[in-house]
Amino acid sequence: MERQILHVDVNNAFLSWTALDMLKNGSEIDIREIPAVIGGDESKRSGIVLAKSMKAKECGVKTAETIYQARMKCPGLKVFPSNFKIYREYSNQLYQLLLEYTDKIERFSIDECFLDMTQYLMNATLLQKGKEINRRVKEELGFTVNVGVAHNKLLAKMASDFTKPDRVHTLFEEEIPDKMWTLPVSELFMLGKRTVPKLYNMQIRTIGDLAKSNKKILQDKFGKHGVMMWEYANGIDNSEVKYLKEKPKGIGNSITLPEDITEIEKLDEILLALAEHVAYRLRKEKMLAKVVNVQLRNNNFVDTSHQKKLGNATDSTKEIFETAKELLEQMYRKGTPIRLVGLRVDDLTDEEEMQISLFQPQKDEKQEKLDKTIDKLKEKYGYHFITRAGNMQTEDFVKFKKEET
DNA sequence: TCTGGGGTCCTAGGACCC
DNA sequence: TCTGGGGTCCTAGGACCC
Repeated sequence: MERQILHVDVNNAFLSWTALDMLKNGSEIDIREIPAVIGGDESKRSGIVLAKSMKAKECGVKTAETIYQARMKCPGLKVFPSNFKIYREYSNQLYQLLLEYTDKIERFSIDECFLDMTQYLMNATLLQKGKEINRRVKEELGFTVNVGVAHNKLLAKMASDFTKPDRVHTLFEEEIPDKMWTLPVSELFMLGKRTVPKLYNMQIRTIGDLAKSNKKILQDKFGKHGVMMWEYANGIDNSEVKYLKEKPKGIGNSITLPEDITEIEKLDEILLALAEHVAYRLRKEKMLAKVVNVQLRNNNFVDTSHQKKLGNATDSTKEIFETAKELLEQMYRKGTPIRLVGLRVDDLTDEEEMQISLFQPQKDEKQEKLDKTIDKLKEKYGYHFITRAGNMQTEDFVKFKKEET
């Protein structure tokens, strides 16, 4: 049976939501109407564009470029900080509205949802539902969305990306040649900046070129990815709308340092702060990790990572930190200026599943109790309340947003 | 006064086992 | 005395997404 899929994509999400929040707090200006961006903090060396207004886009400002570059293109550009707490709220408002249409909703990111409408169309057409959602979000929530209307997720996503903002586009199978094959191959979902030049060398320039190219050759050259891109170019995608909440497969935090660090003792402090946060999130998910991974980025933007598989899965701050420290010592070449430090845990399992397994790992009960006590204090007073990084300098370096993603 | 932070999935090579 | 070969686990890195 043919599936009925919608993709809902908030236009300039972070910027629109910041605009609404500012207006709510008495702002005279609507930053959606001026050249403006949401961006990081240049003084903390995280100055990149996260979202842009239409006026900024007209200047040629692009997402993910530096604010410095954006200013060069667009003199007088206004820059505003992000606020993930309010973004989460607006995202939830959108989700609640969409739930009136179907409970089969996949939250693909904070500002994008896929809806499986197959069982929920009643007497309406899919396009009518898409238009209604587009209108209601604007009227009831105050921001605009693009809606893609199609029979699978890939085509719905491609459709919502056509012209913006505040539009509803269909991309049914018979429309593929006119609406999709004419586009440059770089527009295809999952084709990034590494693959596109390789396709150009093969004389593949449009999505249509890719669709008509030889699948076997793509497979030989790009492996699984090659098969996938050929199928996508032909509008083939059988993946389901994943509406059930999935457990995370890994949890990580990283930080770009305000200035490069060359002392391993300072790197240790950063790792401790990261371990605190990662382990805290892990315990909040009621999960245990078996792999610890440390990432370093040097002043030349070269990334290296080392990981270690543990004998027993853990959620202990101490154990994660000590493993991370060990990895750091292994990989850090003395004197290298470090720009970014990251810590992540992978190979996660449910705490519950571990408890029913036959072999219980040895637990450090004292440490466990300390972790739990600190977690409670954090829940109560916020993440910054306590840190075991005895040196206050660490706090100066490491500022975490309390509640993100 | 340049280049974030959070993820997922895949690949390739080495170790090790039978 | 011509050195196999398949399977799994582990690790490092790459590519892509928002």
